[in-house]
Amino acid sequence: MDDRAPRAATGRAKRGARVTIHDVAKASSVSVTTASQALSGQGRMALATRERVKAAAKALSFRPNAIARALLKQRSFTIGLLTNDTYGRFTLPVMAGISEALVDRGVSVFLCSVERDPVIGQSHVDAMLEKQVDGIIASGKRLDSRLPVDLSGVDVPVVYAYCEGPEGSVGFVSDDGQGARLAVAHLVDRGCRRIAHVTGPEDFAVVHRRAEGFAAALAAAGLAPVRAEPLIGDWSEAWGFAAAGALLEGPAAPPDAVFCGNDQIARGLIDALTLRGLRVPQDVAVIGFDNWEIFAAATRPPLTTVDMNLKDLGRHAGLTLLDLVEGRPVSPGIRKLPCRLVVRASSG
Amino acid sequence: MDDRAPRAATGRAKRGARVTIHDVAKASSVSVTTASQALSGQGRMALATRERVKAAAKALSFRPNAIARALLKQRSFTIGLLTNDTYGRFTLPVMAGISEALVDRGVSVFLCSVERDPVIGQSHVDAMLEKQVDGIIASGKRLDSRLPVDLSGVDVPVVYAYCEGPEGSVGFVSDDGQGARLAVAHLVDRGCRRIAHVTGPEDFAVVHRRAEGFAAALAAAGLAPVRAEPLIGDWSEAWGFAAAGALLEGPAAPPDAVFCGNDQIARGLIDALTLRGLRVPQDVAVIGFDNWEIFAAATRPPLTTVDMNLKDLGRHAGLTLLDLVEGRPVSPGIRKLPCRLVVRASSG
DNA sequence: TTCGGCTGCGAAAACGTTTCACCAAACTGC
DNA sequence: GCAGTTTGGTGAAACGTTTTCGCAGCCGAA
Repeated sequence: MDDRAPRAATGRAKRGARVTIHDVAKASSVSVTTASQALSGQGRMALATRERVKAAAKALSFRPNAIARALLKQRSFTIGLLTNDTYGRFTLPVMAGISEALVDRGVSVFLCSVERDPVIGQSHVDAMLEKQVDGIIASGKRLDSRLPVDLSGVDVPVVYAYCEGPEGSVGFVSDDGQGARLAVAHLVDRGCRRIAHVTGPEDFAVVHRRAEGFAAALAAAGLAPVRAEPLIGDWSEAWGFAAAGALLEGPAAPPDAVFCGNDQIARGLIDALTLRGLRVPQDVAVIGFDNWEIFAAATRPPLTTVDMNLKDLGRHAGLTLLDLVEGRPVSPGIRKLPCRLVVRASSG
Repeated sequence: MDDRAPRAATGRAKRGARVTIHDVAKASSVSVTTASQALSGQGRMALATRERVKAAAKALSFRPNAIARALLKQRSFTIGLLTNDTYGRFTLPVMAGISEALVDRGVSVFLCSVERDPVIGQSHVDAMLEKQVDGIIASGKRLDSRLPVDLSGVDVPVVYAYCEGPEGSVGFVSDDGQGARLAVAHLVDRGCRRIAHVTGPEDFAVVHRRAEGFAAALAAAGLAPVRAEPLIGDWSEAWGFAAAGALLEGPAAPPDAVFCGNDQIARGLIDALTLRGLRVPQDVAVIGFDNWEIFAAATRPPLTTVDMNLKDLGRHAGLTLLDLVEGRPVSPGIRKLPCRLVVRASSG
């Protein structure tokens, strides 16, 4: 069929005169009831009739009005994604996962950035609720912080993704402990025996989770950490750079591997090691955390790192929200999703 | 008023029984007409009546159903944002600007990532149109590439933001030439006379725009470039690092300033200069492009760089789309929005 | 007293879809 | 030939708003 025919048909009246199911019904000489059923596969009718309606719909390039359907069905096939992660480091993969999981079920996503402002946040939530979202996903940049909005009173389902929710809520987080164990096990496999841990600020929950996983994996391998405590700093390259000095300059023997709390720290550490004439990974193997490609792939050598599978996390959050929306039973609680190790050259 | 009263009222029936304007009308013993007009400030009625209705609405925590309104008014107060910038480097600031400009006008934004796949893209566009978006903003990661979807046939207004649109469309891009001139003028002001330009691949339009701006600003200052042509490479730190060698090892005198095509190149260049014992900015001043905070603030010294004001660009795109939606005249064409220079330590 | 204008409010239509209830005709078995 | 069933289809209500129109009742003026 000529692709331009429908165009012409659409433009039959003044701009903005959308083609409705009434037009389709008229064009195929049936009632709107029959037209609706023909297109949705419901109802009983002669096959010929159904085909005729479908052909007419196609010829008119009929697009069902989701707004009208939503009004009737009390279901908008729309969800809201709230985030305080302005920079998008964590939210975007989550968003991509949600979108990917829901697009073929006809669900669209409102994205709202709430920053730190409860007033802005509340106005976004109000707008979502007025637009009759079927559910809300709250997503953050820290596992252990809450969004500046109160979602306890809303009458649609809420799922939390990579952020903290209230007691009894449904949430998804990465299993940072497992990620850390993965990293350490990999280093041990590679023959490393003196492994250090350089990480971020103590007030981040992930710092403790990763440190616990680090300690557990060492213990499981029968090894003692090269330092009694992880080296605590901030999440920056500068700290990684400085930490190298602290690790090498003590009286103790230097480590043969370092597990870093994030990729930036690993980057700084590798720079410092290289500057001191140490080879990565031959002298010291290094593993990061986050798999932030722009860093992990740009370090020299490319960085082995733990990927939190945030896209997967988003997918799970989306599908679970759909379960809640459609009334399927979902038990409350926080689900930890496994991380995966991305092996590159920095670990040998 | 006790905050819990409305809650109880809302929950008067089974879960999900939303409170409608009929409930408000009944509670204040008026017709729905009067209730609607009382709340919207329209119509004529006794002040007492209006106040009574408003009080009832508040007590019931009435939230007007935007879906119903949209169906009637043929206006959903919803727009779609299409992007192929999976990583979010450019889209997120644009998105933030759009959202910021439109939230207080009651407009919400559907975000759709179309990657490179025309099929996915088309399905997202279809979903948006079915949901009756008032307009679409197409946004990309390159000024000179198009989204993998054809928006020429859609019957809602389209605005392009940081991506290329078809002839006669409305678009917003950053004025990279002006940004480059800003950078060079700043260097000249600081006393630099031998200025080089290290930039990205030639098939990017921005490479040429920035190079033109660079050349124009040098000419305006009566200077010749330290190299006849910009140094072309890729957008990586590694290239910046390598470019330092190329700049310093020629027979010509070394530059006293380098204007880089992006922040990553600048980062690599600074690292290489430092390694060679040159001081930034005393020996060589360096300016980047993009103001990607994670890089610009982490270089040592912190990087002076050109910010494309993408948030502003988003704001303009959003407001212009609103103009189109509401029928105000908008002349077609590409509007260039000015960049701004963010001065940090790397330029003196 | 009648007429016009103003005030305060309500009835009903409209937006586009889905679905329940129903109906006429044709067909079936006996 | 007739009761019962199947086939193929339609009418109308419903979702929650907004808006146009109209209708009483009242007031002031002629």
